[in-house]
Amino acid sequence: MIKVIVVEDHPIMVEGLKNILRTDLTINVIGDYGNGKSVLQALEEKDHPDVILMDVNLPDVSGINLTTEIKKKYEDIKIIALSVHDEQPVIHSMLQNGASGYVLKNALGNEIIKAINTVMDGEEYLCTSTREALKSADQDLLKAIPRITRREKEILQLIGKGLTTIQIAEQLFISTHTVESHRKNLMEKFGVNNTTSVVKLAAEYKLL
Amino acid sequence: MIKVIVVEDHPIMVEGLKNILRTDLTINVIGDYGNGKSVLQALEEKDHPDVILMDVNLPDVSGINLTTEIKKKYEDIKIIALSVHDEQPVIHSMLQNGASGYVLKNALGNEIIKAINTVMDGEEYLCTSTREALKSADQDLLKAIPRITRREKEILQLIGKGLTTIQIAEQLFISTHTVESHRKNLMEKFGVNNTTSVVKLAAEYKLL
DNA sequence: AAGAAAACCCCTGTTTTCCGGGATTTTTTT
DNA sequence: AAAAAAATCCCGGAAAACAGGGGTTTTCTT
Repeated sequence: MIKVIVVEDHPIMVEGLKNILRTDLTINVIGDYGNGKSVLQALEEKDHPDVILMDVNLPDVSGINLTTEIKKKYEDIKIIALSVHDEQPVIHSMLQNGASGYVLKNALGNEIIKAINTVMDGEEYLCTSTREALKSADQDLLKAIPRITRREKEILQLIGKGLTTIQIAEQLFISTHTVESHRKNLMEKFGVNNTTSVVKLAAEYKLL
Repeated sequence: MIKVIVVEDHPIMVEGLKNILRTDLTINVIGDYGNGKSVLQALEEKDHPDVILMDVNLPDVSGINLTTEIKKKYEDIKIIALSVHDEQPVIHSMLQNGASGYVLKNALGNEIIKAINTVMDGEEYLCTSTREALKSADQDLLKAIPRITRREKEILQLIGKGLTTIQIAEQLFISTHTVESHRKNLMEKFGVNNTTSVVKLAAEYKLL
């Protein structure tokens, strides 16, 4: 019996998943949680699952961070990412941080079951569209999502709001030079050469 | 018997919705479609539903445009929007274009049933979080999503890629002045004063 | 306690965008 | 066929962002 827990904040989606998983008698959904905090708590207190089906976009933490954290503490739990995003950096970051599978939400139900069985066999599972997305970008150039600091994020948000460097400096009580440094660092981390692209990418990766 | 069709590109979600709607015996799901084109075709050929449950983000057309089109041809079909977005302009645009209800995807199953019954009674239904989102923005200032032209969209995408005005002009074989005009118009339509904000908003409203 | 990373600060010159006016020609839509 | 909307082009001055160097002080992490 494979014990599975579902981490997903859309009840309707949870309903659908459970329904699909019910058709496979070797799978047993032992719990579902709508945010990162409650899963972490459940893992401490309750029975461990074999597999976690995890939505990448949760209300409290990003699936990427949650995966890292869970894998650090419980390395034998397999994690399958469930996502609407087929951007390479998102996929790549999830896999790098310990996910064993990546399934897009537009996948058919049986893909999920296949994914669970595959990762239980110790292999990696990527759904068809994910594989497509990954192969189009050549191996070595695969970029992960840049890790940005608190401050950078803060500044990114203000830029997104349309504030200028001067306004940001005033609001945060720091010098305009500092703001420009952060701008520079952001551009470098994202590998682009103007803030507009940074904002676009950040929005894409849901960092805003 | 209320005839319902579901327009949603995530099979798992469809599964969940059907499952929930099955619990109400007065509701009958007569079909489901994964994109805009197939619904429009089905409406021409098949039996009309009373209510359409429609995802706002479809692979081919935006839910906003699809709603407009369906309402133009079949004004008595009630449309309930299903969405992950709680941005005011998105909600506002849907309602303005004829949707009778707006339910966020993190809603509980019974909210959907309530929504269907409410719109069948001729009233408008908004889920709790939607109402929250709307009331925080003051009535008169409610902005709809700007309607941008083909060319503007094209330019917006190039800006998002990080190209400068000169590069865009070269690529599209038009003068830099033209590009600047488009830039200006975009900023005006979105009500902001730099292109970065335009890109951010466009990303938010899924116009990119 | 060291070392690394983050956050902070500073400068100058160049490029690009923004703002404020215009105007003409194609397309669509009615 | 007329009217409206979109797309095109033009200018000059002001404001902001970018590029590319430099450096110090906190704050994590090991």
